[in-house]
Amino acid sequence: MQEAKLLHSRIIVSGLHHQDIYLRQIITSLTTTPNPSSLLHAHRLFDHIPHPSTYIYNTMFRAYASSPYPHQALELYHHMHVHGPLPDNYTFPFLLKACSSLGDIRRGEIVHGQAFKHGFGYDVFVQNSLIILYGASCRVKMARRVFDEMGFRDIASWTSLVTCYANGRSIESARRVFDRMPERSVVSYSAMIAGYVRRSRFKEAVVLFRDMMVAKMEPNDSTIMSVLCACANLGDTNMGKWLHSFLSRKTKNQFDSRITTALIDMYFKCGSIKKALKVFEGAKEKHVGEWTAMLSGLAMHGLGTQLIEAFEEMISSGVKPNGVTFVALLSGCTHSGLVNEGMRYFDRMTSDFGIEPNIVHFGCVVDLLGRAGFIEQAVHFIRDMPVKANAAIWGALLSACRVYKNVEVGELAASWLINDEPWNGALYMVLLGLYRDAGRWDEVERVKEEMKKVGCRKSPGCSLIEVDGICREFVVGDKSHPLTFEACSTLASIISEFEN
DNA sequence: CTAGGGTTAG
Repeated sequence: MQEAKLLHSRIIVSGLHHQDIYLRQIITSLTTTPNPSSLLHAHRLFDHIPHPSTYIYNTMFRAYASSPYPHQALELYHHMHVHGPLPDNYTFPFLLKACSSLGDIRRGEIVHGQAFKHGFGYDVFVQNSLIILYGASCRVKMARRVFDEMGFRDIASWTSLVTCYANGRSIESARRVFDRMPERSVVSYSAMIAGYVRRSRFKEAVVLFRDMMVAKMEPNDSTIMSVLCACANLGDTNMGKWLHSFLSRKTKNQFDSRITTALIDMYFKCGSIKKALKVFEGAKEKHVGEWTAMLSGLAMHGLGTQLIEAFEEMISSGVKPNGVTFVALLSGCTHSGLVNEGMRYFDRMTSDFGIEPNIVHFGCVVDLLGRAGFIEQAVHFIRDMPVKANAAIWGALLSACRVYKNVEVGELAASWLINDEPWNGALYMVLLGLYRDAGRWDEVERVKEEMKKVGCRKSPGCSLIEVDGICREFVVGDKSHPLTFEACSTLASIISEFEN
């Protein structure tokens, strides 16, 4: 910022001669730092320029398009349209990107019309941006039409189409497009892998990543982040460790903040608490993301006391928590039975940290109270919430009712849930269990018939584990493994040890 | 100076 101010004064001193050179530097430096205040500063500078060049306009468009205020890009274009220089081929991709982030197809089409008027309607970059625009608003057919009508397509055109399908209904269609690509870049692979991860198709993501390595493509941070997420969900420690050492080889243990976050999460989800802690300790800077991954990891391992200690350490080190941090903190308190602590943190969330709780936080509190058996308090809490309860909240309440055999409240929660999500098979199973445990056999039959009538089924629960480098997948009631009997008897003895 | 990919929660 100091440097920017210095440059600003040099512009004033040197007159308008070199305005473009200096302004390009200053505005670029201000707009590439992801900071809303520097963007504001850049705009203030921009306002002082008597006749900004198209280039300078474009720099502002680019900055706004990928900022939290894409609308500003369109406002500024309006100003350019009235007072400014003519737009060039760089202008419209930025503006279309702004429309994509807004999800505003109508304005995007107006911008496209403008592009035509200035002779850039058939520009590849413009058309690629159009594909992304339609894709971002789930208009896959329109995106396809633009793609089909293009006279010339580059890798980005194909990749954009892959992204459209991957975000849309069919990941298989995305893969078909991907397979038909004349050539693929790292980004093409990353887009497809990210698509698999978003649809929870983690195995396919890892398989494609292996293909990518065979094709001698160098993965970048974005690729690795997606694959780390897949490893975390698969419990694929081997691949996770391999990615970790790959990163170390490349950057000597100084990772990008988001990579560090993803690594911590991966190790926790794969059960390596020690390695997760080591990555965390080794991070040169600990932002809110690293801390939150740390806290949620401690939460998922039931380490409530350490979680609270870590949270307090985070606060005293001057890092500000965000909404996600509190989800980790609250859910950690829930799983360690720390009801009072959890409730106190929920109160402090607004009073001490100025974070407005959202529906997810309310859900955490319902879960916190419910799992501890405070069903009535949970009901009161739901009634007093400033927002309408959603399926997650009724689900948490229903589960608690099943555990504590509260049929009355359970029925209430279930009726709301059935209203919201009639296709949700899991909810019928919980309700069924509630009636069964309460010995209400006539009701059990009624629920079963209701399930048949609605035609919903609960897909059997499944999980997987990696042992000695071999990944095993199993479903509820699975007896196919030769050591099933031994495993069950060992488990039974562990459980009886807990109970005694 | 343009387009394409991305983490932490339940």
